Amino acid sequence: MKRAFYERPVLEVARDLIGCVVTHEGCSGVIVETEAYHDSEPACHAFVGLTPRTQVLFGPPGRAYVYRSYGIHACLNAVCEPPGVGAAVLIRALEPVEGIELMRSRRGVERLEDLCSGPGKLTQALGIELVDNGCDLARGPVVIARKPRAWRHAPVAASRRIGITKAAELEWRFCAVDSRCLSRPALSRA
DNA sequence: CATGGGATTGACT
DNA sequence: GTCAATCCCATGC
Repeated sequence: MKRAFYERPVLEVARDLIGCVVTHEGCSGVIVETEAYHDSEPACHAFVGLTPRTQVLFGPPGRAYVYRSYGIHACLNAVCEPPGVGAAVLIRALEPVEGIELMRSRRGVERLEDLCSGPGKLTQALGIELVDNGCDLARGPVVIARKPRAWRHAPVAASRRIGITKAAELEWRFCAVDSRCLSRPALSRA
């Protein structure tokens, strides 16, 4: 997808990414859950300003921001908004499409719904690591492409973001409501 | 240079 | 429901 897609308000991009396809080295899946982060709110890594870690977040849109979570997992984000604004969309869950056997062996589980139903799970299933930080999502190695027709009008619900303590009241999480591959149900109670 | 805190997951009570 | 694993990096001395 072109840079202009990402050079927009991060909430719009987060909603529009539902249904798009992530591919890495032969494994792919449809995005069914996202969260938006923006440097104006304290849950965003870019809230602290420009540092070596947040450099990619403040750079050109359409790049991957990959960070290590809890020392164990890698999490994949798409950088949004114009350069100078620190904003990104966290990819939280996929419905597996290609490379499913490789995903099973990487994950060590069988069920389709367990392969990519969480931000740490999907990076493990697709083999995405910290070396992919900063890569161009239009060129790879991690690529995000347009929605298949079947996903053009999939219903999307907004709810509160998961696993954060700051700015927890914002409903900046977006889910494909009919998907069975979400990290948690589409409607978290509030 | 030492410290502390996670945008998580899986195992266990 | 609780909890530990494990590492990057921001912060403070």
